[in-house]
Amino acid sequence: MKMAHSKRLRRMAKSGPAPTINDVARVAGVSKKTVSRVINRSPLLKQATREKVEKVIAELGYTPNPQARALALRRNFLLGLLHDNPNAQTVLNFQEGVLDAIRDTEFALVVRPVDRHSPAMLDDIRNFLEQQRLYGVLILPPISENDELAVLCREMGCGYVRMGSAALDEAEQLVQSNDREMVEGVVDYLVEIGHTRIGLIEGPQGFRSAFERREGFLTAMTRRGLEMPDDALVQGNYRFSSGVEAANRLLDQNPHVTAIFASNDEMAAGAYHAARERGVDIPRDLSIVGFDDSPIAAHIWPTMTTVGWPIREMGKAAALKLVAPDTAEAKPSCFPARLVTRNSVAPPSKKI
Amino acid sequence: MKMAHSKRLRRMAKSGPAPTINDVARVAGVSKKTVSRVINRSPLLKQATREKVEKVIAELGYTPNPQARALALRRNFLLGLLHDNPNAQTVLNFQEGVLDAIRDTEFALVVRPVDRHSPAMLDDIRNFLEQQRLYGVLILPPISENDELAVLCREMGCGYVRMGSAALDEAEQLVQSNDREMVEGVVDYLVEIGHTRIGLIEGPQGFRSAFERREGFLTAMTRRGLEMPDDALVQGNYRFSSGVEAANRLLDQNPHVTAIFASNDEMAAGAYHAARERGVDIPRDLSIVGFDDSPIAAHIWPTMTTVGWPIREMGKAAALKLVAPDTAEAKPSCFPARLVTRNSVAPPSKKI
DNA sequence: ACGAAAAAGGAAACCGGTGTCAAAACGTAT
DNA sequence: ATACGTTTTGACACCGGTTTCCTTTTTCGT
Repeated sequence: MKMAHSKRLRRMAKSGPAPTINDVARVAGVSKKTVSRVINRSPLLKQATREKVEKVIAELGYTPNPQARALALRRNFLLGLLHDNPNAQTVLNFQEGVLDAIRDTEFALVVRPVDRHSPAMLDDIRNFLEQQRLYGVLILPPISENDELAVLCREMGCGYVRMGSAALDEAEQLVQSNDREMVEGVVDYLVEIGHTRIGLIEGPQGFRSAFERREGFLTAMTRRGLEMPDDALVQGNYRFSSGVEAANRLLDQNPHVTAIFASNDEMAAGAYHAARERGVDIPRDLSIVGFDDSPIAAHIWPTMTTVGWPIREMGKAAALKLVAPDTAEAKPSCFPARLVTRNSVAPPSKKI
Repeated sequence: MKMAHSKRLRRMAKSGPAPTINDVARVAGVSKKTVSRVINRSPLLKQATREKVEKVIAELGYTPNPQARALALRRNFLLGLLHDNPNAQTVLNFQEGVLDAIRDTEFALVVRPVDRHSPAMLDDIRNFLEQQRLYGVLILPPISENDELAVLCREMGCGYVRMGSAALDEAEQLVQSNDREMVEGVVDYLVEIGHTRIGLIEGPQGFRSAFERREGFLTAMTRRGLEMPDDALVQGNYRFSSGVEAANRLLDQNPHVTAIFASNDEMAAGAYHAARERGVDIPRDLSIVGFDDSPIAAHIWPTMTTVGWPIREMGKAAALKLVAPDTAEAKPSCFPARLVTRNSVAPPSKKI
């Protein structure tokens, strides 16, 4: 009975304009301030009053108007996601992570793809921040590496957290992974099963991740006492097609390499493509290792050994750093990547 | 000189609280209503007044507060994107399209991934809509096919546009592609180069797109007078692994098929995988056609012939249907897909 | 039972915009 | 100069919350 009654009221409320705090106050016979106190869980309320008001809220199906709240509180509950990331799966995983953090809160996530190559990017973002007055923004690589952008956020009084592959900022404004270390691990792994001539397809200039991964690679090679001829290092732009070209160049210049590490999976997939075109068998003639563990790594044939990092968890932590910076879950800023071993690596068989 | 002066003012404004309409009104020596008129491009203003106010706005670096506007206008400028789509690239392309439509407007895009399998999904979405009071939502497949969800949106007075593979709604609330027709075209293409035994890996039950694509397939086969044995039709769930299983089942049951059409690219990639494991060469022994033109189709070896549809344009049109329904660009609701011919199809060579 | 302190609740102003409607300014005809 | 119809502009209330500050009620010690 009671249920039916309250349901009916709810429905009626829906059809007209949504009930406001004033409606609740009137029906409950209290002032709007008291209703506000109930909503905000103020401790200085008599239990009886609280229950009375809560009952009316339920009956009316009242939900506070977020715009009014935002206006009065002088801050809204919108998180922004700024990205210009070539890897759709990464972006989406990160989004999911952020949603994990803000689901069941009043926060929402606003996305804003931007164009890294546009000279107007910063102005564009400034307008965006100015207009939307976001609570805070999350910045994905590669634009997370743009320090001007971080400065802009600070200037505008907008909280921000950057995701990166190396320390770019204070821990409170950063989630990162241990790319460099992982790449060293990859090299160690390849060396242990017998590879000595390993080629590197590095990422584009200006990408911190590309830098980190290259440095990790070179460090490990040096530590192992292996030479790294200049012509075994070629550059790509993180895209598939550049991987094809880079691998071709690499194999032309240095036909003796038995393994290639590519700075991301797309380029590694491009290397697969180049190898196929040359009749080079993977992994018999050539081992390939990628980075990111994007879906293509699992779908390509043979499945690709790569490095995976917990993007979703990083998204969650990044969001928590903004909305609940004092919780334990928001604390860690470095998230370990791990090697995902599949079928693109084998001991070298090529005779030199 | 003047520039320097105005810049300084701007900077000062930034450091304190942002300037409001009252500040502008005071400095310009007019009423706030007049400022409001300037902002809203009201035609009944003297040119001189408009210029005076605009100058002050520029000097102060004033931007209207969207929360206050939303409150006064009783509607906000937030578009929502509801999705539960397995294909990250599709989602992101759609997002880009939406941004194309709303960039340089006051609208912003709020994303909300949902879980199709959760029984609480509808309640979850209801809460979301209730809390955020969105201007409208865009719904991507597969949940766009959930009619309860459309009803919910209507009940809550929230505008919506669904993206689908068939007519689900009125044209004003729909962007669709001609999947069925395209699949018929794919079959015609395969038949024309000589295939007669074509297998189908269909999508999961309850997916409208899966239904449309299957029907298109069967229609074309019938029209061509080709038989379609039951064991040449297997079902997958749109994921890579299901494509592997489905293709294995299909090839076990019906070793004579010379071509397979899969209802999406991921499953088609799974079919590649299965073929490889069986030592079946693509396209010599088996032609494969996918659907979606997702990145994997271009990255896999051999590159995959598939059907591409203009997702980004559809995203833009969908957004425009909500924010500017009277513009020409918002009108079309059917967007033609097209066949993307690559290297996974060849005339049949298998002897029967 | 009384007074004081503490707890609970309310009135009014405010956040930063917009709508209504009347007043002011203007141009023109008389 | 006056009256009159148009343009322009402004005063004020309002959107739906929160904050400040003050009043009323309750609780409690004596």
